[in-house]
Amino acid sequence: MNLEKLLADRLAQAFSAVAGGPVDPVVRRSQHADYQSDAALSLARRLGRPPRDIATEILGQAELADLCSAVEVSGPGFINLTVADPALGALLSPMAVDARLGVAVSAAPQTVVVDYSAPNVAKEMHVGHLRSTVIGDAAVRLLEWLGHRVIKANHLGDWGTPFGMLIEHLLDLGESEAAHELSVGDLDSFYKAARVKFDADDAFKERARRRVVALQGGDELTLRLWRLLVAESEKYFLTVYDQLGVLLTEQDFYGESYYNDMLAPVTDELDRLGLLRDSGDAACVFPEGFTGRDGQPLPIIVRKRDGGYGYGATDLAAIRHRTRNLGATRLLYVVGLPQRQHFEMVYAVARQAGWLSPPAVAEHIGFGSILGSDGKMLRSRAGGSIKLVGLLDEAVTRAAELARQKNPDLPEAAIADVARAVGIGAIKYADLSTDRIKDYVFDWQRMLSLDGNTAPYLQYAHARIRSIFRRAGLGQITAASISIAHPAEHALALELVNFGTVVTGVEQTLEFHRLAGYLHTLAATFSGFYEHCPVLRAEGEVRASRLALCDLTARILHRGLYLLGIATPERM
RNA sequence: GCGCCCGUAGCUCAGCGGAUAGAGCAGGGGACUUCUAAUCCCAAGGCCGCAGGUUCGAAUCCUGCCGGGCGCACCA
Repeated sequence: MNLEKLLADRLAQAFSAVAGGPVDPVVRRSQHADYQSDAALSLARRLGRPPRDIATEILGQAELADLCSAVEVSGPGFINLTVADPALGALLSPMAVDARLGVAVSAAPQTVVVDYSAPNVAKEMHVGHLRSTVIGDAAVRLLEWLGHRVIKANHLGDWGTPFGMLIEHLLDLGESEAAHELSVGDLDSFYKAARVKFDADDAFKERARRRVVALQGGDELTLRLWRLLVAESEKYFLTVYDQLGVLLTEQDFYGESYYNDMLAPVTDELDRLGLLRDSGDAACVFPEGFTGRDGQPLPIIVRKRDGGYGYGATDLAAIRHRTRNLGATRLLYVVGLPQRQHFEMVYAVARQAGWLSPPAVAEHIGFGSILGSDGKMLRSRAGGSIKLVGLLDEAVTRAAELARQKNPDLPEAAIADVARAVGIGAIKYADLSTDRIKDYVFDWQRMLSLDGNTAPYLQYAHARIRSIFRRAGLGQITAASISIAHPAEHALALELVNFGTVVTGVEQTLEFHRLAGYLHTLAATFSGFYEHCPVLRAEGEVRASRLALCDLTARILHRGLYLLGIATPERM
């Protein structure tokens, strides 16, 4: 049971009695006390009474004695609440022995499809894929932990016109040579070589065109070569996912080709519904409210003039499949902000077609760009895109140097693990700790800093706690009687009881920076506690209680970072 | 032209209608015979892009500007 709701419920009763109707007591954390309620101010006009009077009456009626050690009316009519230490102890003690840390699984579990990562076959993964993969992974982890049925959908770019040239290039190289090149992860040069030939050589271009036709026509040889390309690329992507430490597996590849068989039925259905219109040579749907450069209605191109299907058709087929066949009620698209309009249009059409109707909803989980220190899109010195694996390798290398430098006692054998956790964690945390809608500046120094809102700072707080338990020769706490006395314990306790509220908030908004911010505040508050409250040198019940506080803090840090996809080393 | 997103401390970012706008970094001053100082504490730093409006109350909501980024028909 979370404290904020407990306080709100008690106040709500008093408010509704005083106001003669339901009132949201607007309870929130306060600088002037532990919590404050602001509802008396907004009620003043409605009741025609001074807000302080209302607040005073509320305090007279509300049953808060068991929860609060002090309540007062303050300023123009704020109600300030100081939470009683015994109440904190009573909330925390069961939490400390609960495997779920007091966070219940959802009472209304949904089937959620998370569409994310989506690299292109035979192309290198670059920084552009980082945010989608990291944010999508966090969404999957958090929603799964809350008991939802989560379907990971890696919408691989595995179909379309580029495959004509890629397959022809594969043939030129010879299958075994091509497979070798792809398997060592040299996708960039493979793709670029194909591209160069395509642009420079008309004969090659013509072969590529014919190959596309063969591919779409289901030619066996062509399909076999296409599968080879896809399989080698998938193998490579999986190594990147492994290095990144995300949950995506070979079972989560639902590339564009997966929907091929559904495109004709989807098109027919759109036609039957009267939504499909001929526009020149293409078959289009025009959702209302979208206009283009020329002021004319903007289409989703379902079937192109060459008879092939547009990507809009694939996106529509995917929605129909996900709601109709998979029974999904929440469709998440973790895709960059530039594609916002496209997805809004797709959703609009899907709603018109009846494939996306309540309770099912689709949400575009958009995100900004990663910028370099110059404030422009992050690029390599040569101006090209930066290989994701290169970035990850550098993170681990930098973290290893840091670990050696900062903790000379750390055995060399442990450094690799720590470097991986810290390096990869730093990159992910930098991504998840700021509002995802905004661009952010990629900065090694900052993300690997041991101070501030960074992964290493949180990991350090966790490692410190684990160190206490190592030193004490203790494992996990199995029984806890937490009693709060010291102000630093009080401050820590207030953060600890808040975990569930934060997690269920992020369940709705998928604003992971709020979870990150919470974890940072928790770690910082723990540091204060650590400075002021000896644990192992305390005695008896105080020692046991503080150990339980430490254990609970460590487990929330561990769980919270896990939900963000970040590892927590035992020592660092 | 239409649409979307962003403008908060020197820098990087929080702040989801409420009290004196908060962190971290950088710069200044302190704290290691003590559970990891990879830490902590103190001081300093702000016409919240600008102008109106709504409200008892606006960084937050609305409108209009200014500045930056992005999208707008057969690539995804």
